Amino acid sequence: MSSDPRTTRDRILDAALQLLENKGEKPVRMSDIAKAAGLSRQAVYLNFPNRAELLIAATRHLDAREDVDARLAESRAATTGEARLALWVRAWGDYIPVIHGVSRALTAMAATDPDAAAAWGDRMSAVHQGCTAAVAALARDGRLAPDLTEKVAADLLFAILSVNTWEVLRLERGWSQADYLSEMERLARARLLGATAPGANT
Amino acid sequence: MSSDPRTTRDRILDAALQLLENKGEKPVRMSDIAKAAGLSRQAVYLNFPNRAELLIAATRHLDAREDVDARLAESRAATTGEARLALWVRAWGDYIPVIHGVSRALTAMAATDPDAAAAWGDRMSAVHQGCTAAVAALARDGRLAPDLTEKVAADLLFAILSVNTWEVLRLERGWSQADYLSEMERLARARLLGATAPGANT
DNA sequence: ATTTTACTTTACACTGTGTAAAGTTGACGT
DNA sequence: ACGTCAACTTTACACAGTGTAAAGTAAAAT
Repeated sequence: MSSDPRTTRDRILDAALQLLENKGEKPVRMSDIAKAAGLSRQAVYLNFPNRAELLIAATRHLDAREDVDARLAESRAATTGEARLALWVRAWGDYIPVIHGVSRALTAMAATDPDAAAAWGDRMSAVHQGCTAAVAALARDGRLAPDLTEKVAADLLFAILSVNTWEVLRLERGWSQADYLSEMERLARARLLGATAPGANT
Repeated sequence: MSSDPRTTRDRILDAALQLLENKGEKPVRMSDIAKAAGLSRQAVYLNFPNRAELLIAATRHLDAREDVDARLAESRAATTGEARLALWVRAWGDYIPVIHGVSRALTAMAATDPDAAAAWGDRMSAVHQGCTAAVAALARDGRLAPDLTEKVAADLLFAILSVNTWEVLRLERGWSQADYLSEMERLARARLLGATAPGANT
């Protein structure tokens, strides 16, 4: 009992994440989380004011555990815009399966709970920034398709890389993660990259 | 009162659709629908066994009212694969705003109700068939990108044309419908079309 | 005139969230 | 050893929303 070094709060969050990740087709209830954490339902409410805040905390907990910042920052190391785009697509694309469970719960919650909506909005805003940065790197190299503004290109990349697109291709259409990644990269390149001009790069 | 030629069932469905369409951020309850239809909540349950069936019926009602089949069949008139792709993207892309409200309610319901999930799955299956047909027309013209199978191309097109992508670009990112349509067409063309070969078309 | 149809009204069971309050238990300080 | 404090448990209940049940009503159909 006392051999578990985690705080009660962390045990609750870990339990919640495990339930959300584990093929959980059925909605995860507060009592399910409590049971999985080996606590009474009330004990969960002693640690989190409500379900929305628990899910939000779970997302942050997961982000910390998986070091999302480090993962997403990887693409910044790229020297060319093209390489940066590829790394960005793969970094985020490989993180989607990790957050998929909590993402579903949080977006479902967002329909009724403004806090949940705001929390998910923050997440997505960070991803959009990553898209904007990748597009900016392309533009800096003069490799952005000439018929695209950076704004439109970033929005398109963001839409392509939505969790929903991952769900559709990976879960409904049965694609492998490897296929998903390479096809997303090809799709992004096909639309975002301009033709390689002979005398480009000023 | 008796001046309304619609059946009670239709009045309920119309009321439900209006509530779902009307910027309804808040979830639409059975009692809301009853009130909007000018009926008691019980009367709604006399016409539909449960909320899921009502939403499913509302979707079909809307499809009939808007003649979705005719809209989506329009693209079949195209002579070239390229034209067919363009018409298909626009036909479905212009239908998304129409079904958006009911779509949100139905997909939210799908998380807990298998019938709702199946009904939405049917819808999407029809859309996927449209994508498959458009891709097949491209392939017939020898215009499909050589690094794509018809299956992968159809899945990609289907993913691009998801309701979620429309929501992201149109509602979150603030795109106009015209921008959405033209950019989706450009995106699809950029990835799906092969280079125009001089001596193509056998 | 009575039956049927299409309702209304009232009431209640059920699920899941969230609140409230009293009771238990072990660790910790004095 | 004693009290107290924190971290729980247990029990109970309010509330919303769905769905069920049953009795009542009023107009239309037969």
